[in-house]
Amino acid sequence: MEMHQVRYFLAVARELNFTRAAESCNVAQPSLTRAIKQLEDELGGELFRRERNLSHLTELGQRMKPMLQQCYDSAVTAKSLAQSIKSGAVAPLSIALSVTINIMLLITFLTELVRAFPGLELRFYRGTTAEVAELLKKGDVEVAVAGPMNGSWDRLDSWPLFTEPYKLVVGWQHRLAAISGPVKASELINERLLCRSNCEHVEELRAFLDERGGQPATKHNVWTESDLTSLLEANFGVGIAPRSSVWSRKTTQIELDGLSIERTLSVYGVSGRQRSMAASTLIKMLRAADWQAVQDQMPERDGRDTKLARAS
Amino acid sequence: MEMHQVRYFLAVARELNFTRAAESCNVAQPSLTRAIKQLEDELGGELFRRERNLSHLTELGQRMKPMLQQCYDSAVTAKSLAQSIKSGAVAPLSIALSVTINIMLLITFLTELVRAFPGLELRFYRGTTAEVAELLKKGDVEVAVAGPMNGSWDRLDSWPLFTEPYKLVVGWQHRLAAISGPVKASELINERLLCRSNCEHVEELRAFLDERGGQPATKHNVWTESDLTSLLEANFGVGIAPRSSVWSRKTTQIELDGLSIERTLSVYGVSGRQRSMAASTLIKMLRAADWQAVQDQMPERDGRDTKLARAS
DNA sequence: AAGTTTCCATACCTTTTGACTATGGGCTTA
DNA sequence: TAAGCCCATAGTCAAAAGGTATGGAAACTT
Repeated sequence: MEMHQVRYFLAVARELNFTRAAESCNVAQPSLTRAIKQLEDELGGELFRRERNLSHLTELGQRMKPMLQQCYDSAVTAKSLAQSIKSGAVAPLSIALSVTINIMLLITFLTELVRAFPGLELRFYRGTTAEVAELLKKGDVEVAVAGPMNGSWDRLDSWPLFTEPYKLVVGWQHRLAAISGPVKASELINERLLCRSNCEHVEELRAFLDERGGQPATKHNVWTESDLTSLLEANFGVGIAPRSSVWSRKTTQIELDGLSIERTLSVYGVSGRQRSMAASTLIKMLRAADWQAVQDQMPERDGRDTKLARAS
Repeated sequence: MEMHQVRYFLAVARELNFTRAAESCNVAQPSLTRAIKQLEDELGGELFRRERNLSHLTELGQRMKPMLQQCYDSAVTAKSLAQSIKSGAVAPLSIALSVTINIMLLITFLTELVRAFPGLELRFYRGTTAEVAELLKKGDVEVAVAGPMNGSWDRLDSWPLFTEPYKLVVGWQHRLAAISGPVKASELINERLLCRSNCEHVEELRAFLDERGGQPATKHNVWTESDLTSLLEANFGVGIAPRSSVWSRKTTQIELDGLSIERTLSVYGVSGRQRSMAASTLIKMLRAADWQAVQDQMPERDGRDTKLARAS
């Protein structure tokens, strides 16, 4: 079944006259006649009863009409949709963020971006570092912000943004919150330790604590940043996280004596793949930013994700 | 946009590999490549990002996919539907009945017909004689049963079934119901006369009454047989109708003295148009029937259309 | 590091087929 | 009866779909 056959069929069904249908399709009448014949052969029966001024759809034709109409309509719709996409020219920007990224870090840039590209649609994806890399590879996203991806793929364009240390995070009523200055590893004995389960440095952290004999009572893994924040606010334990990862009025960050683990956040793209204007702009903005100032000025959060919800 | 382009697009979208997609479509890879290129030209943008083992749909491709899938699916559905219609081979039988026909006349034949053609679907149409002729012409129905269509169309195949006289019909409590033997036209003065508004013989009837100075007090027109029955049962007036038209326990038929109007019911088809097996069978059955017996044995009705409802 | 394989594009040829003109037959209308 | 309309057929042409051969570049193997 070919598209022109469908088009001709619908024309004849509308006009109930082969000659006029041919005119309305801008083809010669024999061409249309032959196309209808072929369609009838393929469908295994006559579609029209040819009776001069009384031509009409047969039973088979009547049953076929809705299907073929839908077939033709969706083709037309596809084409006009493509047209509007091209003329609209506001391709949505898909961004992947590692789950360890606090989206608040990006809010100001995203705000500026949507101001620069009115009508721009943002699509956020979250995942582990490996998942983020996969999203980039598969072309599901154009840009990603994540921790280090050590040479996982040579087609990755990566631009480091800033490096930040890991910190202890505790609820504001926690006993360690009262201590001023760095806390020793031994203080963590008998504490419940809360880690991001997909933290890039979880192994280093374990080694660090082992070295100092400071294995805590229990170690819990949580998946999302907001879960971690909630648990800390409820004084459930002591968290270890990158500095930018957890911000909340009800938590405090403390230095762990001797802990020198750091991570570097980068923005990633795929080389050799055409990037949209919006993607290029975002990357430029992120690279040009004064990240020290951004970290310093990060607003504290009243609740979980409220600012994020407002911004998106 | 051609159907094979759509098919190839969907194959590539599924396989994410031009070579394998070509195999799955049973064409050479260059043919498929070229078709995709043409589709991309027509839609005004790339549909795929070709990256060897990382090929994937572009934004445009992702948006096009649902539309094109629907387009292809409806074509496939149409074809398989046509197949099942052909193999099923139980083409529905469309029958037009003049509104003056009591469908109960046909019940026994229709019952036998559906027994002979298991799974046969019947479609009834109702209309005036002119409308019935139109339904036949347009091919909306294969068979019709109606009163005379005097030479309205020379392609009409018509087979007379039986001829019946017009009768007076009154409610069983009506004063005329008590009279035995024919009623004189003069008796109708001061009666409300009820006619089928599309009765074929309404003019003849008017002339008959005029001649005998028996114009009734008022003359009402009703459209449907069931309305007429209801009004008669309620003693609203006196009806004039063909004998087979009104049957009800609560009405009585009386002869009108001197009234010799008759009508002939016929079954109609269209010559030169292929008739389904079911249609031919029905026509044969109707022609072969003993209509005298049918008229005599017509069951009385308890209520309106109950038997009809059961039978359909 | 070199060889092999995979994947898509290009060039060129063959076959198919969609489209056109001309025409004819049958039916309707004037 | 003539004229007109409607659809089918025949024959030709050109476009385009399909095929083979091949090449280049990336990815995978050894």
